[in-house]
Amino acid sequence: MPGRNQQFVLDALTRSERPMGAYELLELLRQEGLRSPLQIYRALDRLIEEGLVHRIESLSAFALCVHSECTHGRAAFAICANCGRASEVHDPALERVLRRIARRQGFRTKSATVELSGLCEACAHR
Amino acid sequence: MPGRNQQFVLDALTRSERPMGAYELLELLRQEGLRSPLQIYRALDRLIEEGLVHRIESLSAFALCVHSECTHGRAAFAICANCGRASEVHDPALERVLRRIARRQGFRTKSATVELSGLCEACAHR
DNA sequence: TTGACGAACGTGATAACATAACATAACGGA
DNA sequence: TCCGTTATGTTATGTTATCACGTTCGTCAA
Repeated sequence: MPGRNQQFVLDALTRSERPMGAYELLELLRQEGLRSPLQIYRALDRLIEEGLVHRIESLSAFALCVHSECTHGRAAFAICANCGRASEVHDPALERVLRRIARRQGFRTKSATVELSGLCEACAHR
Repeated sequence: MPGRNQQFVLDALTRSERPMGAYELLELLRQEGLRSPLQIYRALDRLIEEGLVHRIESLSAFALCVHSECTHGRAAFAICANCGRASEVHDPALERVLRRIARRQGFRTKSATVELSGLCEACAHR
């Protein structure tokens, strides 16, 4: 039982082709009666806890998780500076390298942020 | 010739054990006569361009680059949620994996953000 | 049914982070 | 000197996120 606002936010992100900011979501969901940032942030917090949504730090934005069972916190993103799309990547080799880096310095990782910024294939070829 | 404000900011970050926010820097540098956020942000922008400072996305904060020769944009950070320290890591294997991920989808990477959040060794052992 | 409780929700104010727009000063070369 | 460029300063504003408080609603047990 996702909660009404969570469902609104989830639907909006599902329809969007790119990550959305909290205030962008708010604008969109005013139609549904949402009025304050906090309503959005609370919904996002829960969706993130449930692993359904990722926060993209370098955009201060939020994206649907495309991998139903991602251990949340182990996804990488390639974010196009031109078209704004963020493609989510799960890569075992990356996870191994990150674990090794942490291990070497006795670091106990709780979550990881991996974000590549640049041009996606479509935008690079023009 | 670094510019006066850049030098102030650089000195402040050098003295700090952990990444500092822009407004935190501002508070500190009021003693030196700095008055507005923009003075801080401009100095930070230049220091980042020169590769002397990194922006830590997940903290909205800034840290001195400890590797004089970092190709800027290829550093990883392990950030302790308890003590706030951020240790900078340069790892060839990580760079290879990130290049491979980008290559696989034809992504042209301009910069990369890699931030581990968790507990550092000292803070984990208590 | 009632009431106690917790989870979700609503609202206004405010905090924290960042930039726009415009003006002024400092410097170096033609 | 004149010009262009770079660094600087200041006010106002834009953007992102949270606090504090109160209300609604469903569930469960007496």
